[in-house]
Amino acid sequence: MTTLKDISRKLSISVTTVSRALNGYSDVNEETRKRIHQAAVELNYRPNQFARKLVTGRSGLAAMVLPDDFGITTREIWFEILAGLSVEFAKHDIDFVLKVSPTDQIVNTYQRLIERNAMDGFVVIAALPKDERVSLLARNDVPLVLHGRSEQIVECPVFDINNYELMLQSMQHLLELGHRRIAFIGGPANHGFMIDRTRAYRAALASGGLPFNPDYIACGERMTEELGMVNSIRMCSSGGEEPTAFLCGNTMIAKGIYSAMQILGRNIPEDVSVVAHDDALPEYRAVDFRPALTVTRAPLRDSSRPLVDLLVRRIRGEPVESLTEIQEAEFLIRSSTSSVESKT
Amino acid sequence: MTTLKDISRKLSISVTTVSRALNGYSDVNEETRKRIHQAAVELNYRPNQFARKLVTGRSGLAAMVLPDDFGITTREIWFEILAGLSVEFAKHDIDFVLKVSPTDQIVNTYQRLIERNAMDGFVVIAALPKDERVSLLARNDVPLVLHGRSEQIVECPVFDINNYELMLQSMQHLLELGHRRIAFIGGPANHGFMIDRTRAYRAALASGGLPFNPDYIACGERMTEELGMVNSIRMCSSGGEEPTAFLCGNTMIAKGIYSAMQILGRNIPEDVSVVAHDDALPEYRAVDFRPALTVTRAPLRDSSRPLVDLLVRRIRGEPVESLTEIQEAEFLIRSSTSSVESKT
DNA sequence: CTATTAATCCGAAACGTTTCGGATCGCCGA
DNA sequence: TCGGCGATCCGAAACGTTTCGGATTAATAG
Repeated sequence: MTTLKDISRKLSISVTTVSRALNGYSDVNEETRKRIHQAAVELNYRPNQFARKLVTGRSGLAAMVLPDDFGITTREIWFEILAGLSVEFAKHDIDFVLKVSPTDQIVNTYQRLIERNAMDGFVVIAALPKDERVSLLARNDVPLVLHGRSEQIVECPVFDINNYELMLQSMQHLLELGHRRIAFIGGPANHGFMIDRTRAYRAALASGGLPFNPDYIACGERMTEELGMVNSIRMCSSGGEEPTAFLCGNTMIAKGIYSAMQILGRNIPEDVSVVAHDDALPEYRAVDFRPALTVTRAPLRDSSRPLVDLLVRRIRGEPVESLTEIQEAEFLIRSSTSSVESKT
Repeated sequence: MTTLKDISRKLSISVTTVSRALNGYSDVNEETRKRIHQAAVELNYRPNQFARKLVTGRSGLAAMVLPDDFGITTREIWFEILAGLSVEFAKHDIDFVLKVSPTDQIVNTYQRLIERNAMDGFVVIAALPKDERVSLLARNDVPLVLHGRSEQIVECPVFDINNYELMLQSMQHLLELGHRRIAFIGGPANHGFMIDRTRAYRAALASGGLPFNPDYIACGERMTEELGMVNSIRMCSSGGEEPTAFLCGNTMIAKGIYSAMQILGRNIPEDVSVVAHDDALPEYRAVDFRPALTVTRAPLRDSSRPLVDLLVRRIRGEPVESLTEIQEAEFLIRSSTSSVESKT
């Protein structure tokens, strides 16, 4: 392994100058800088991350810790997130370490990682309004970036999609089509995104002059096909007034509803309309649904870059106030929604 | 952050002795060792990984790099592997870093990682008989552990399940039930495990006095439901003699066959028997198939521990010859196989 | 009584980098 | 002539750990 000293020796230049040249300091002559760079590539020099860490305090490592029961979502989704983060961190020369921990040990795992002081930063997904992980990290002053806004007062960079707005859009679409009984099958009630969406749901109902019917809303810890299936069947067999439209927290739920409607012998969109939010997972392509699914679309893959960028900037010391990014979803009307009058 | 020096100061003992006490050397008095340990927990001491790495050359980091197109399998499976590895490495105080790389850049990614010299070792999944990744790592003398035997002559620890044996078992079962036309829908032909299984398949046929019919074997890059569906339908509609039994490389393929048979109006096991190999993914529980699926079972989760153990021992310098582990699969006869005479 | 040995302990160097606090030199303006 | 300044460079210390090569003491053997 070649070190600074090797370059220094070869060029008869001090280690200090070599270091400063390679790190782009201004107090080294352009001429010598060139020679140093050249020697560096010739000798195939790579800085030793650990020596560097020892003195700078930076490790070139960022981590994410996730529960071994996969929390709110599925393996595919986690993998999608992980893969995205890994490639984005790589662009910043940061290695991405993955920690899987028993769900009830998550906070301990964070605690140990913090004490060891080996990570430059963390990314935290699906923050709760009061999130112990976040407060622990913030308290210890270790950089983190949050996916999903959180209402607690904590200073950290945040990336999120505009959940309120996208829900409003879907609702407006359905209301314009004349729907009056709109059900919402979402995710875990205590999560930030679900709170935002529920708020928008109720606001839209109110603005349409419609009552809020608690029977029309279903939450669930895991946003799976099963959740969509079970709840849509329940809502459609309650004997009372059945919903004419379903709003889904994601496309998996929508898939469940499609199956349920088939079982019940209802047609989409003639009998019921379906709208979903689409994270754009390759496994559940909304455009391949039959009929093609109307969605608000915000690819999960697209969140990796802002997430990583924000964290890196935080690590570099940029003020937190400037580190918030909210992404708008795309609204794509396809064939799963139709006007309520067109009912046969 | 508390350091060795802090403990040293507090106890008026040299840094050397503190270090040696904590690392379990024999030349420190049992009495002082106790005092040191106690002080260490009192001060909440955690060794600085980077300082350690600087002098020992160990980093406490292990990595896996995987292709961004997921190679032979699906996200769920990758995630299952990743999660397992992460928790097992954690037990050895090793952080697990995940690298996702464009498929055509995999070797470059390894090259960079090797040059940077920041990883203690790598785990390599699904080795090919001649695997560039493996030879690159081996050539540079960086520890790795292989999942899946490889025929190239390379000295590295290997973990695998006994693919030859499990295939033999399945075949024997079907032969005993009187099946004579047995199809095999497997995975990518060039992979080690597939080579072993094909070898066993042919050996079993031969031992049963049956000819090898190339129409009865199907390979595919990705072992998905689709692969099972498409190929079983093809085999059952070729007009000629149709197979009376299917052997599947995994349970997803079996699922595809179940769907196909339903479409074709065949019953399992009356019309066709199905046996699969079961990696025991929570999403595809063989026992929940209708009818319950007969399998050779070897949970993927169970491979993490041996994999990590082997790598750690390799890193510690144990001789490679001792570092091979072959796991036998369990054979579970359920309801998807029946004697060929029972055909209606 | 002396030489040997075992049991404990420790000083100092080393790992590869960054950074603080100058040092050197030539040139300019007063 | 001299002080000062800008442009370049560098020595040495520091980061926290491990480890080499002894040093010290007391017990044991001869």
